[in-house]
Amino acid sequence: MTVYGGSGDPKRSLELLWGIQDKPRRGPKPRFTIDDVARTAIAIADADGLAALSMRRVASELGVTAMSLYGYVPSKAELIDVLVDRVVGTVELPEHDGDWRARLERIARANWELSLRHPWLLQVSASRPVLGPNIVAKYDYDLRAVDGIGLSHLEMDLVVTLVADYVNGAARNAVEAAQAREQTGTTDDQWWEEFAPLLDTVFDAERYPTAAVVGAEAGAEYGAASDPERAFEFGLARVLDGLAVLIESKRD
Amino acid sequence: MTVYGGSGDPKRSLELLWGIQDKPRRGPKPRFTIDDVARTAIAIADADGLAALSMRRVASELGVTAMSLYGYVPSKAELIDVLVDRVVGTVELPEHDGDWRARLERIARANWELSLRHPWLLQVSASRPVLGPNIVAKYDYDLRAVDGIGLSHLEMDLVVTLVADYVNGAARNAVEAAQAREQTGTTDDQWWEEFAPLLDTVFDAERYPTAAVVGAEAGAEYGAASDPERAFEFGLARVLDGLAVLIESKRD
DNA sequence: GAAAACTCCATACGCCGTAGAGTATTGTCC
DNA sequence: GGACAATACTCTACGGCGTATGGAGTTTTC
Repeated sequence: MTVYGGSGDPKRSLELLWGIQDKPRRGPKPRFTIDDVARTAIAIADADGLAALSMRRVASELGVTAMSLYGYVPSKAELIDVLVDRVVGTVELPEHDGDWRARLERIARANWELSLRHPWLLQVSASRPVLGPNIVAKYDYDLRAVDGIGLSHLEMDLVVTLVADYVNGAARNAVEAAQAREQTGTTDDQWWEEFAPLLDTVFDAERYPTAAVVGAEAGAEYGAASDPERAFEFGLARVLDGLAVLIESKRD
Repeated sequence: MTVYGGSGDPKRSLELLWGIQDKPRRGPKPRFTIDDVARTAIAIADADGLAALSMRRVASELGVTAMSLYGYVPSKAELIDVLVDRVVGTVELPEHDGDWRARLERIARANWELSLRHPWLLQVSASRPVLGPNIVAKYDYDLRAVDGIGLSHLEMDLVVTLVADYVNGAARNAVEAAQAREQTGTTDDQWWEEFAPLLDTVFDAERYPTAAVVGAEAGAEYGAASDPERAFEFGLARVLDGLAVLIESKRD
């Protein structure tokens, strides 16, 4: 239930992310690498959510006290910055082929799956973009998907942003639905069955006839209050249709 | 930096949200109403962020101890459920006029502004939809914007979801940019000036030529790393274009 | 008036991020 | 090889968090 946002000192984060090291070191050898710390932290967040990701927890899984982590990372915020870049780095970036639409669709699906694989990702709010190596690589890759099809550089940026924004918005619903299923241990059907009569006692179908009929029909069709994956498929097709309007108008 | 998600016991939340009261009460009169508590909590979250919203803080602003809040609300999670419904209730729902596109555009802009007015809203993850009276009213209102234009009930739901999802995704960026400005006290220009040389030392423009040129051009044009409002305008137009393709195909 | 129901408070527990000081280990220089 | 400085890690502690528990005081019902 409790969740975090990243964004520590950007300068320090940058150094961490790009692995800038200072001088030969004099004291005892560090017991781990930053990678070890990051890997452990990601495993915790994946398994038990961002709320479970505490310095003490990471440290204890590494067999060490909480304070010793502060030799690797200036604070928890920078650690989270590192985590984000690391998981973004797990997205495969195969050579582009197909037309722009196929490319953007593949990117959208990859983003979608990334968010589902790391449900905590969308809960990290990066107040300023943390430009880690993997995020930069992905930005470049995404841009190249729409290069050379008549868009200005600015439009390329806007297009890539649009796709990413939509996927993030849609993925939130999927992530939350999945988490609800896990946390409460009830399936969508069970929850709906338990909840519906309660809602009936309170919801005035005559006052909101449209919501009543659409909600009921959607609920029956989805077998739940919503079907995030179906919504994603529908929305993605519309977004790409909308981009097609723009891109085809440039073709002339 | 620390942030919360809502979703307590749905049954209890529902009762709270719809103001179901039990029996005449026997003991001393409560000092406040749930509205008082909610209003105070919203003020705190608006002013200082969701991280600053603690039971102790709300209580102390009401001149009371933290534990006394638990007479009004079973836990913090349910309180947040209430807050969400309350702020959704501040969105104006004027009689629909214009065509579907004008209606959806107005809805999108209203959602956008709601998120900017209450920057914590997008950080609350509603694991299951919390169907408060205001959320239901808005769902009905949004659906009516696309009623009678040839869409099936399911499609109406999907369309409304698409618009909401996109706006949420885009608004996140705007909210985070605004928060970064506040928290760090630096303008976008200042931050960019300070950050750019650092990034140059690390970023290999030859390896990522597309990102380099597009990023530079966009940065110059925006006067910042991004321009969330411009991105929103661009994306919204595309989304509506995409919906037009669908809707016009139904007209026949 | 007695008893029940209720509001609110005081205390406490186990978490959290992290500041500060101390200890042990390692590399560098004479 | 020995002294010294830098480093990795530990221990302790502080002020925060959500909230369980139990008790004090107030109001309504019988």
